[in-house]
Amino acid sequence: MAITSRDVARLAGVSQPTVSRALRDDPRVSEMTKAKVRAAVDRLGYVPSEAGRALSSGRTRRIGLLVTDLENQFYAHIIAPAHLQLEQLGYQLMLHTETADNETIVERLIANGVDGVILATTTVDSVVPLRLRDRGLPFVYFNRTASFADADATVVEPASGFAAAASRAVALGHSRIGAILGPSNTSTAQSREVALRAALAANGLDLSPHNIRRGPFDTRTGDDATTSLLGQLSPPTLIFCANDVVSYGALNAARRLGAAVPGDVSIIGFDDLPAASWPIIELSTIAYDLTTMAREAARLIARRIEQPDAPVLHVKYETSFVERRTLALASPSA
Amino acid sequence: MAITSRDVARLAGVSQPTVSRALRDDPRVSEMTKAKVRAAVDRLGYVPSEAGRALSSGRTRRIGLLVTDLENQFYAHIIAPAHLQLEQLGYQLMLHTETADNETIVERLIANGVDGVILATTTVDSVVPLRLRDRGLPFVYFNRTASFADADATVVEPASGFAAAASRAVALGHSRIGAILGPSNTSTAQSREVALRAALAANGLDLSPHNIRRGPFDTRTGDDATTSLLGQLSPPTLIFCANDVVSYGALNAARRLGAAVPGDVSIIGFDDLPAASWPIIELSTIAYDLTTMAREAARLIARRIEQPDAPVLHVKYETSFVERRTLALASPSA
DNA sequence: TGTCATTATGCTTTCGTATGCATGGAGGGT
DNA sequence: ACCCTCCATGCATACGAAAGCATAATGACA
Repeated sequence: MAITSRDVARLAGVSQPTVSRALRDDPRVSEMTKAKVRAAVDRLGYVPSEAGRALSSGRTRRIGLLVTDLENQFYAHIIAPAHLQLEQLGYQLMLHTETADNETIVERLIANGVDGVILATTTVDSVVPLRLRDRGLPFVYFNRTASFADADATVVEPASGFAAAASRAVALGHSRIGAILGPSNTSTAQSREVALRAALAANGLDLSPHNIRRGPFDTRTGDDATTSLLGQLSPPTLIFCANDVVSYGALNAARRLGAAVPGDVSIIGFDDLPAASWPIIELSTIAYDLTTMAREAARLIARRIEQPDAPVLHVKYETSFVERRTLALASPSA
Repeated sequence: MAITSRDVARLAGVSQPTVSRALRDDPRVSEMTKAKVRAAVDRLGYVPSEAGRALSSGRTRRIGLLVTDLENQFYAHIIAPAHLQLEQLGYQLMLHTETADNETIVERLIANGVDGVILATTTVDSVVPLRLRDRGLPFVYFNRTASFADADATVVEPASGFAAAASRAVALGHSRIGAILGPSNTSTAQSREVALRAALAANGLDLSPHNIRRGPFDTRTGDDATTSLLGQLSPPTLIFCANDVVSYGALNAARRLGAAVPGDVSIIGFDDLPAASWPIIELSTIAYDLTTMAREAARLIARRIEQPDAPVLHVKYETSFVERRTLALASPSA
């Protein structure tokens, strides 16, 4: 019932292989024949079968993007640019969530015949990269890396952003600093914690254990942790959050508790998502070029597929500090 | 290099077709043979090739989800539940954006060999449904429908929500009502406008043309339209927004202009996205069960694929009004 | 012990495209 | 006029799984 390259061949008066070659612009096919084939394609409304092509060529031109939480705003801002960039490179994006256990995920990626994978939510101890390597399936790390790091990656360098933020914090009189950190088994949480501690130390500050909370990179973590932090006798006057989405939760908790931001407590995020600059939010945050980074991850995986032996690339994105409403003078009551 | 069902067959001492049947739990294969096959599968780490399966069976178990703007929060809240539900039904979700022209989209859907499509951003005059019908590719409408409506659909019934909202608005003394409506070529904008006008009329109110703005369902529309509405000599005291995402823009504009919400102007949204109930937003809005609706759309397309002649279903979702901070007494200065 | 039904399995072909190899035909050089 | 070269195209087959059909093995029954 579906139109095949044979139907096109019959109408164009050529053989099926010639149709195949003409459509992929093979130089061995004459211009005249190509024109005939294109005309036949148009008349029949022929569209090459992805399945046939995949089976024959061993390539699907599909890339898997592995994430955990699709509702999380952060991922929306990755998916959109990655999808667009891959489309421009002639690839299709397939979403995969880590609902099942890791072994199943890898099997599913293989089963769905992706040519490569973008890992956006790896934990440092994940076996996924190893399994992918065993299977010979190319992959790149996006944002997070695993301890097995012998692969292309796009990573954020948090040091400069935290350095700027910490020095502003000191200038504004903050001394009791709180932090809501991400899960310790993520490279992002680890590198941000290191960078934050270093930046604070460079400014004569430190992070007391009772002012530290940890949790997944979601709004609820920010909400719960802030509620807990502000419930202390002598609460922090400034809270660094694992990322912007966590900050939203922090802002929510503060509002619920009647704590003014930035009057009673200042909040600093990480990522500079579009909503961070909304007038109703105005979040101070550590910024980098997330969109470019997502596009770069797409480019890297395409490159790795097309040039399997290209040198491994770690593309780094520098951070800066964006000061907005949620950071102000430390509350005098402190 | 990849492991095929033939390799499994060889190891298990059976034929390739038997492997195929054993793995799909064909009752004609004995339990003992199935066990042998499964053992061989495990030892080799065999994963069936999607391409081979697709070519042979004519099915891909992939569903396309067609949206416009992946960054839009609204779609994140569709994608997540739809993805999950499809996974549970044994299907894979493929995102498609309407970047290219409509004809290209349909071709791409066919080329990528989806078994069915969920249309989430149809316009009433779109040719996509017609083309899909011509190609014999099953589809369902999600939220929006086109004028060619002979297909399964999940739709929102805005009447009850607007009725409740309008009566509360009157009780709170609002008389100058503004509206930021969606694009006139979407069924959702149309049905919401009808419902809003009817609800206002039932309460002795109406919508003056100078208090109406229109635009895409995004934050920027809300921002621009609100800036324009509030810039008038006698601005509305209450603005109904096309949806929550538009409302966020309205809140931003009000904040930027120094207009207090709800002191100077009240805002009502539509969708009740998770963020609407955040303490820092507290948006009054018209609510329905978006998550269930997305899952239902997934179920409908699976059903249509598996039972092509099943009766066409239009599943309707009732709305209610959720009153939060952004609605209050009409400003006395009015 | 022969026949038949039944069950389990194998054989063969198919799906649509891509590719290595064979071949036909045109053109140029001697 | 013949041979060689080169270009354009066709032929045959491969990719991996699924399904129709054929058949071997098993058991029941007369």
